[in-house]
Amino acid sequence: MLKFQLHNLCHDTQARRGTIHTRRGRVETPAFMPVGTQGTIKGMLPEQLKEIGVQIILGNTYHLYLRPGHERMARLGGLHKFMNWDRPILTDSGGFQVFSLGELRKIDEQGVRFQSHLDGSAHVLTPELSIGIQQSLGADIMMVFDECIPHPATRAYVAESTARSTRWAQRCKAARSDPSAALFGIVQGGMDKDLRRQSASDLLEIGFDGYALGGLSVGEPAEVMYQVIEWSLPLLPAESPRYVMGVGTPENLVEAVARGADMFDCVMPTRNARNGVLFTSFGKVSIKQARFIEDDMPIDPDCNCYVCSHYSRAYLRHLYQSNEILASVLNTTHNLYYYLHLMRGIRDAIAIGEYRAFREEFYRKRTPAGDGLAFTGSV
RNA sequence: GCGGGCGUAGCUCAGUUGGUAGAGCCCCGGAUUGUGAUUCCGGUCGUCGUGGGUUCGAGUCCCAUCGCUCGCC
Repeated sequence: MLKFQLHNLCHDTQARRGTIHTRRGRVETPAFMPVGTQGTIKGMLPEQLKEIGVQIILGNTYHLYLRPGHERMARLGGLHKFMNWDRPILTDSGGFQVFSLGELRKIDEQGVRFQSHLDGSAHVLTPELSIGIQQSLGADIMMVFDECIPHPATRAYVAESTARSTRWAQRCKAARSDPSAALFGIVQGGMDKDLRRQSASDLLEIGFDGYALGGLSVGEPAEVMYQVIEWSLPLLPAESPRYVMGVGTPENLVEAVARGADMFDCVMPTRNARNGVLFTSFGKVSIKQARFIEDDMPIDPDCNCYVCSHYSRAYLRHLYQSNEILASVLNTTHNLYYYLHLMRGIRDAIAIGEYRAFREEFYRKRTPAGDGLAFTGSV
């Protein structure tokens, strides 16, 4: 059960603005969904996320299944209650872990045999179990269990894997017992136009509440990723939300929106924050650099976030260098604000038919090296 | 005063039977795309306390000396 309402279409690009109505509320698109793998957006309180404008977050099937366990989670009242988050949650199916856990898994038609990265215990994740877990967690949007195909891969492997993911998608749909939870299909097909087309058309035939592009940002050049998005999104129904999984950098988001994407998720703003990399309107900045040691400016003078209105680069660098917990908190606060603000700007621009201008302005502000120095010459 | 231990990178320390020095941390830089991430990769840094001696060759052995430290008088 999910409704998607389209409000505006850009006349220069494929960009579009809409609203997804889930059983737990609305999501304005294009939307960015922060990743909260283990029942938390690391370092953030739910109130802070709402303050920043987060509408929907990600949870993860594989991780929550291993710990604390989906049945226990169900007994505790579901993931929303567990983590005190009352807005929509989208859960990844565990498909990405098929990719990221590499050596620790074996794939066959039935599903994927995982060796737990926590204690080495053996588990078999199947499409049916993945859906069962996602329903136990109480996900508002569930993803089909797929294989995120590595890159590069032979065409034969991509074809075989994609066909298998399609069969799994069918089993996922059959396994869904709670119709109030939405289910999205995931287009695979690697970097191959025909395989992407085949995947999309097979998924459409099965029929889902929304469609995602998977298997992107796995090491291919950005241009290749844009090409795949450009080929694939038009194959999907305009009246359904389109989700580009695991993407990406601010530039990636701006480009994918121009090609018709509605939803994104990525660990980049949160993980990079914890590693001292901050996103700004002029590019990304490594706060650990020595040049910030006495820099009293905010990270981004154009930013209105809590961090930029209260703290200096010198302080943030100090916290990072001192290994203070607050470094992660403040850096994540800023980066998420940047991403959410970017999406808000994108939606507003589409609403008034100015997406092309927005995109040009976005690039105009960036310095060539993606570095904030040029902007801080007066410091 | 006597006896023992220790002096090696900014810090904590490794350095096998003698072959002209390493690690972790710190510091500097980079990576990160459906989180196996307080992660990962790379880099700078040394009169091996000092002075002699033995040896082809000494951080490693010998002597002296300085400093720190522990124990006993």
